[in-house]
Formats: sequence, structure tokens, C-alpha cells
Amino acid sequence: MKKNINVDIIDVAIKAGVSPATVSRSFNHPNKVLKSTQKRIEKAILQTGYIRNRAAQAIQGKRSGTVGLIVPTLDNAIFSNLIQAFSVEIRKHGFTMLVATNGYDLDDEYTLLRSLLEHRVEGVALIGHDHSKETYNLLNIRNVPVVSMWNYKEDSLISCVGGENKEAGIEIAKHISSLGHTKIAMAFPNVEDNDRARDRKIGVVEYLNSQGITIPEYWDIKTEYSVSDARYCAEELFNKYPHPTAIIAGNDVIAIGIIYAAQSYGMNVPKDISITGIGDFSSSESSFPSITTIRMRPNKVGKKAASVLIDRINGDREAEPTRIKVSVEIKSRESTMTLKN
Amino acid sequence: MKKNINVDIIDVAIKAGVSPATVSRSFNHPNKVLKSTQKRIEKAILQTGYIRNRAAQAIQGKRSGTVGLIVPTLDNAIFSNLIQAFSVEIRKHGFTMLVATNGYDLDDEYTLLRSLLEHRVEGVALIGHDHSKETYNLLNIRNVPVVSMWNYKEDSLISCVGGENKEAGIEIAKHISSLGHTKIAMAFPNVEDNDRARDRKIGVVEYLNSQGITIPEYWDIKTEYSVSDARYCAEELFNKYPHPTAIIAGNDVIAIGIIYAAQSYGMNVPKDISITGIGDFSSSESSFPSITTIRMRPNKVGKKAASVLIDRINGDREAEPTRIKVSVEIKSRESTMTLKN
DNA sequence: AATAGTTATGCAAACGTTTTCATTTCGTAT
DNA sequence: ATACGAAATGAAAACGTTTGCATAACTATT
Repeated sequence: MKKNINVDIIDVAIKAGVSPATVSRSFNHPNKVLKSTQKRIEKAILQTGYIRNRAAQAIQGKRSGTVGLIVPTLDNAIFSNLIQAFSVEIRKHGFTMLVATNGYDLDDEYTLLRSLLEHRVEGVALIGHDHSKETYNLLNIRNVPVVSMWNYKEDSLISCVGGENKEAGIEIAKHISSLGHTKIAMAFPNVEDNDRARDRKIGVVEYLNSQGITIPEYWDIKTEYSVSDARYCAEELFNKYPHPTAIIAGNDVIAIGIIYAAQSYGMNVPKDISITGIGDFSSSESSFPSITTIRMRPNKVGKKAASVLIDRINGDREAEPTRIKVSVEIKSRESTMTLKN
Repeated sequence: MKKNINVDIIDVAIKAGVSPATVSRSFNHPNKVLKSTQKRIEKAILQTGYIRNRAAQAIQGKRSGTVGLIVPTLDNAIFSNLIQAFSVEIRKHGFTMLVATNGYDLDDEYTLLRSLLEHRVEGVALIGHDHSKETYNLLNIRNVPVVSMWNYKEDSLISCVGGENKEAGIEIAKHISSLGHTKIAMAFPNVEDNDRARDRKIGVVEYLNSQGITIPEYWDIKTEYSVSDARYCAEELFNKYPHPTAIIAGNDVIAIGIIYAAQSYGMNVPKDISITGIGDFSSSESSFPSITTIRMRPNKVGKKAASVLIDRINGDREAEPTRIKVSVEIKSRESTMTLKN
């Protein structure tokens, strides 16, 4: 078992017959060092098994080569696409991603942010706009390049990339309403500390109200962000209350749960009941029935957000927040149809 | 805009009227410093807005406070549970997680590993046992604490925590066979560079063969790891070839795609065809029909793997690999039934 | 009251890079 | 051949911590 754990830049330098400074330069400013010496250095690296120490680099107060990402959870499909797209893009620019999950707890988020800053991440990506005062304050004081992903907000305190969730809510409500439905139920997760869900719900409610449609309390389902809980809650509704002709779900995961509930209850979707989601997850197009939903383009959001963040890191830290609205788009599929009677 | 970006341990020390050494000790060996001085230091930290610099800590060759995780992709539900469980557990021990995705590319994986080591992660977690020679070599040479998650292998080169995928394949084949099916199709993703899928498939094939059942080429579906492709491939099969009475899918995602295909083809699952998955994802229990599958316990695997890794980090680096088998368990649900006639 | 042991703190030398400045080397125009 | 500017390299001083060793301040023992 060789112990070349401790080879440092000096060992490499000696092996290559140059100074440590030159080795360092060959990493960071390759154009400033002769091609031939570069070759010798590379050979020396191979021979010694050297791996450079980013910590020692980061200590210079310069690049740490990392960016931080804080997400509520990795536990479901909701953010997977987004994170993957973000991760791939960030990597293209030579960064490594530090990930932390806060379990939807904003105090925890603050702690995580501190922890990421201890590691001297060069920038931070967050989800949504609901963050604690301390979090915003810390970001501001330390002037951390930061981007919020997932939803657009025109007066956001920090840069953001995302769709407008309220618009998504309006669009889906408009669609259902245009199909002639008036007996409409909703199923949303807890909207406290969750601006995405809240804005969607607001959009739905406001639009329906404008059409003279109100949703009674017993059709306002509160569910968790899971297929199983959504199914359970929907079954409750079917068992206890009059049936609506359409149900608007806060996202596709919930929609799937409701569809399962309806099917196992013996209903046909969409003949007996129309059901919609929001989000357009990858499986929504190929489920049976396929789900009418709003496309929020997570890949585009993740990729764009990465660019915005990197621009911030490399660019002007005092500039106004960059805000990019990624358009939402209705995907009309099999799970909805015109109300007949 | 205050610029307290550059407060360092010395500023804190001055403010608190102690030496930098004492401040450092109050972080790393709190029991070695008087309660009263600790209080003063804490106050000074608050006043100055100090955030310690882990890079400077890591440079001492000691703790970096990070562990690395390399996964094929974050893009689907498959690893989400696992990663979440791993992440939470690792965090409990004060570590932050560096995540990188290799897109199932083993060469890329090596590069990512190097990158993680540059950041001086204290340990690394990988998925499965298919890794390049270079990867294994590097891990070995540098003596990196490492754990492989997802599947158990009794002669693995590195520590591992997971279920036995071959066993999973055998169990599901046994189940289908015991229901009387003999006309059985399979749907697996590409098994090259993917030992999880490969072992499952081997288990299925071997068991069926032992029962005198062989699967013709046209019932051996190759699909991607997505609902949509699985649905597409299954529809192909239904259109072109004789129908089997059961289909064994390599995982639940594929199973869902196949169920959708069958349903949209007008078949009833399970009356007309039995379909199984492997993996037991969170939605499999509540889908319609719910899916007969093999439970691989990702939460348990993630949590256990985190413990194993941390033990390695803190403990004996020369010890034999730790190998933990997490039992698999069949979950018989609605998507399968006895072959009748 | 003197001594030994213990505990808390400070001093200063690392840790492995990067970068500024100075020096050397080289090519080219005179 | 000489001088000049540009390009390549080296020397050494940072960067912000941690820690071994030394010292000072207590406590307990006689």
C-alpha cells in the first residue's frame, strides 16, 4: 500500500524540475507556461499521483470551485429534474455542487446556508422565495451570489428563474372552466412556507371566483406531497361528500394519487371526472390516462438558473437581481374532457 | 452594505480578548476551554458576523467536513429515497454532502472522483459495484473511506450496503411462477455497466430456467429507465407478438410504463396480464392497480451506508470491507394474480 | 505554606497553495 | 554584436486555520 497521500505541489515541482509557482500556474494560467514545461509537469503529476488541494486554493480567498444548493427534499420527483439540469450545467463550468436538504424547515435552511458558507461556496441556489429574514440578511451582508429557482417573482429580493405559479394556477383553472365544469374541487399541499403551492392556489381561486365559481370548504382538500396521501384524501372526499366533476391538483404527484383513487372507486377518468395536475413530470405524459397539466420546464429553469448564478459569480456583485421568467404552458391530455350532461 | 466578509478568527479573538488558538479550540475541543470564555467568544462571533473557514481547516490535513456522493443521475425517483436518507444521516454527524452525477458513464465517474478528492472529501459513497479499474485503483491508493450502496456483494472490493439483486430477481420469478404463469416476458434496461439490473435479470432467468421456462427473444424487452420508453416498448410487444400472461419488469418505473400500455390497450391488469416491478418506490403501493414488487428498502440502505462510511472515516482504514446485506421482501399486491383456466 | 498536579490559555510553526515582484531567458530589430 | 521588450520562471510572502509546546493560573495534598 503506497502512501502517496501526501504528495504536494512541491513534490511535483521537484520531480518536474521547476518551482511550485510554475506548477500552480500550469493549473490556473496554463497560457503563462511553456508547452514543454507543461508536459513535464503533467508527467510528474502522473508519476507522483498528485491530486491538487482545493482547500489550499480556497484559502487564498479565491475560487473554491463549489456552489451550494439547498432544496427542501430530494425525496420525490418534484425537484429531481431541476436539480439534475442545474447540476449538469454547473459542472460544465468546472464547479462541484454541495447539496443540503432542509426538509421544508426555514430555520434549518439558515443553518445549512451558514454551513455552505463555511465551505466557502462561491454561490448559492435556493428553491422559491420563502426564506427566513436571517437567510436573506446573511446573503445580503456577505454579498453572496445567489439565485432562486422554480418560480418567477417580479419584485424578488434575489435573482430568480422560474415560471409564474399564479399564472399556472390561472391557466389550469381557465382550462377546466372552459370545458364547462363548475363543480370543481381542489387538492393542494400545505401552502404555508411554500410560495410555489400558495401562488398556484391563489391563481386557481381568483380565476374561478372571477367566473362566479366558489369552492366549498369540503372540496378544498389538504394533502401531503405524496401519491399515497393524495389517494387517501381523495377517497375520503368520494366517500363523504358530493362528487365534483373536476379536481384541480396542486401538482402532478397529487393528481396521480387522485386518479388512482377515482379508478379504484370505479370511476372513469375523464368520463366521470376530470383531473388536472401542475408541473408536467416526466411520467405525466405516458400515464394512463395521461395527465392534463401545466408545463413548468424544470430542465430549462435548472439550466438557466445555473447560468445566472455563474454570471453573478464572475460578474458584477452589486447589480440588480436578474429575473428570468420561464413561460408556462398548458398541456391538454387525456385526463380532462368537456363536461357533458 | 457592511463588508464583514473578511472577518477572521483573529478579529474574533481580539474582540473576545483571547488568542486565536482559544477561539479555534472553542470550535474543535470545546471541553478544553472555560465556559465563561466560550460565552465571550460566542458573543464576539455574533458581533463580528464571523463564519469560520473550513478551507483553512481542511488544509491542516484534518477534517474537511464533507463527504462525496457519486450517483448515475438525480433525474428519476430511483435514487431519490436512497440519497435523501443518506444525506439526512450524514448531516446528523456534521458532514455536508458533495454530490456529482456521472450519467452512467464510468470514465466520467473517475473524473468526478478526482474532483471530489481535490475537495478533500473525507469519504465517498458510490452506487453499485460497476466502476472502472482507475476508480478502484485511486480509491485504493489513497485509501479513501468508501461505501457502495444499493446492492450487496459478498466478495466486493469495497464496503457495501444493499439488497441482493439476484435474490430479488429470483423472488419475483418465484412469485410469478407460483401463480401458474409460464408465458412470461421480461423488460429490463441495458444491463451493461449496471450490475443492479444485471443481477436481477440473471436471478429471473436462472430461476425460470430451473422451472423449465425459457423466455423467447421477442419477449425479452430492452427499455430505458423511464415510464415513457417502457410504455412504448410494451406497446410494441403487444402489437407485434403473441401476448404473455405475465411481464416481469426490472424496476417499478418500467412496470408502471407497462401497466399504462396494457391499460390503454384495453387490457385489465391483473385479469388479462400480471405485471411486476422491483424496488417498491413510494408510489407503487398506491397506484392503480398497486404493484407487486420487491422491496429493496432504500431508506434503510441509505442510512446504514452513511453509518458504515462514517465508521470508516473515524475508524480503522485498513480493516476488511464492511458488507451489510439488507433483506429483500416480496410485496404481493394487485398487479398480479393466479393464472386462470 | 510548599509542592505537585491539573486546567486554561498563548505563542509560533505548520498546512498547501497562489500571486506579486524580481529575475532570467529568449527572440528580434537595429 | 547590442540593446530592448516580451515571455517564462523563481523566491517569498501571504491566506486563515490548528496544534504541540510552554507558561500561567488554579486545586488539592501534605
